[in-house]
Amino acid sequence: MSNENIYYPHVSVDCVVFGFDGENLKVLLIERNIKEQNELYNDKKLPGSIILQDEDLDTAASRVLNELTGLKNIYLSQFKSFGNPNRTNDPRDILWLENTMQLKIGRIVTVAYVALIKIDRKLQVKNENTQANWYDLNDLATMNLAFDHAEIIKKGLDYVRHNLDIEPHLLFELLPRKFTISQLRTLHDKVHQMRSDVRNFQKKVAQMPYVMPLDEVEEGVPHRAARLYKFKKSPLNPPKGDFKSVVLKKDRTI
Amino acid sequence: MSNENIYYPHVSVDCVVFGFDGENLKVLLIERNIKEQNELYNDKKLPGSIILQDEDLDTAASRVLNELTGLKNIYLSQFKSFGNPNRTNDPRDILWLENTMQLKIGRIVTVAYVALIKIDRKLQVKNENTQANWYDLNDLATMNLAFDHAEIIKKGLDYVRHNLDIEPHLLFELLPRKFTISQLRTLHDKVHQMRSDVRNFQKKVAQMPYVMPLDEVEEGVPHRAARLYKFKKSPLNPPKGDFKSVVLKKDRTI
DNA sequence: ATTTATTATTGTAAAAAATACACAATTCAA
DNA sequence: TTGAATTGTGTATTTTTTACAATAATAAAT
Repeated sequence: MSNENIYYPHVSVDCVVFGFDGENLKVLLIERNIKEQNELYNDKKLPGSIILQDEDLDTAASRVLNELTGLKNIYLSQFKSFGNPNRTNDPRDILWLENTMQLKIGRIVTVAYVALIKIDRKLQVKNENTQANWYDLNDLATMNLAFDHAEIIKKGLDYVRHNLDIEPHLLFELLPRKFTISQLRTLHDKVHQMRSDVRNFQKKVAQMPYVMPLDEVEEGVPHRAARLYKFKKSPLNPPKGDFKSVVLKKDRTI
Repeated sequence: MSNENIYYPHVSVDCVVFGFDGENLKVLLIERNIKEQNELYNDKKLPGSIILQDEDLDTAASRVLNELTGLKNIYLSQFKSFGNPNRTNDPRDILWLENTMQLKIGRIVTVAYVALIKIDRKLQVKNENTQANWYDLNDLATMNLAFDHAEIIKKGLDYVRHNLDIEPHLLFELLPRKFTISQLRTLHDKVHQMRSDVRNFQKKVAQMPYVMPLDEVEEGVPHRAARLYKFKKSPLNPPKGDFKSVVLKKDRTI
């Protein structure tokens, strides 16, 4: 193993942030503007950047997300790293990297994180390179995404889906503080790509100790108003355990 | 974001390879010998190394594992990256890196992979730095492991446990080609840290279309010989789907 | 040849969870 | 007051999970 073969890649973090508008799943993307032969070209990228010298990966992800969107205290989960040597080969991406980072970069290995947040959280715009917007997941196919960010988003969604089987309470990060069971059901069905039965879903919610009915109903709807619920995480009985034990409940005879 | 803050870490891959000896789970570790003030110091490390310039992460993991153990065609799953800036701070680790890599290294971000293999696979020893041995997971606490490799192994085991709920057939990678239900049960219980009921476990196995009974029994045991079974992956009905659909079976009304 | 020791193998009943299925209640707006 | 839209509710059936113990097979020991 000789020294000559060793290469110094850059390491970045990228954040796939999902939101839910009551209808569809959305992902948070940064507008990217590239001047190309006097034409202004716009595409989108995930919030992400190169890590700093003395920075842990998790710390870098939080910092970068905050720098680009103003978001703070976001629960980020690392889900996969992407290191295809060709992922930074697109001329537009190279151009953008040189302009933004003042950097000639041969290769970037990125560590991807995922987060679920309420879609009405305030997003700061600090400069022209930090304009973040929500985009419908269904529209991604028709959009131009930087690097391999389309693949990263897809993998991020897979990860969320997979992990909700174990930590279903993550779903509530996507809903407003007060929500109706319809909203919860729509979201649940969207994420799991299914159509659940209304009555059975109600039953399931009733069994969740961490979903509490409120003495309030929604307002301003042109029909019967639905009761509002809130999500309550109990410090003693973290919801995490509830489903996990169900999933794992196999022949358990001590 | 100025150029000065940007740092050039190295990127490595590490492989957590699990085996099963019929009794306990084992992990494959490389013997590491360090000369320290004329004393020879021995500890263990995961098979891993720095990635090459034009190499994908998955490719690097396969290459490194092969270079260090001779193993080929191993199904490796990336599970997590580790980038704590302090993970390469131990003087012994620094010394070893300088000796082995002829390299002064400030920081290494490592991408960790996990694999399950049959414990009787031949391991090549190419030189003094590629002596690999199986170590019982229960003994790790008392051993000296390089870098943050103890943590990586722990996270790797968590990943395996978690993923077996979705791809239970991975378990069979750990068993000999012909195995008894007892062996399968012992392994299952060890991985899931539980004690299953014999009869219910038999029932469960009977329902697995990919576990086929053979017209053979084990030999050389001082008691009634158990029937042998083999694992059969069907190309049309990949076992992957079997459990997944069960786990996900929620109110499904089209 | 009989006994002893050890492990393999098998079924059933009870409980829990998942599923399928339809109509009445509430509210707003016309 | 009627219609349109959406909320909210119960029960029977099926499937899955769980709990539980006696007999069969074999080798070794007497």
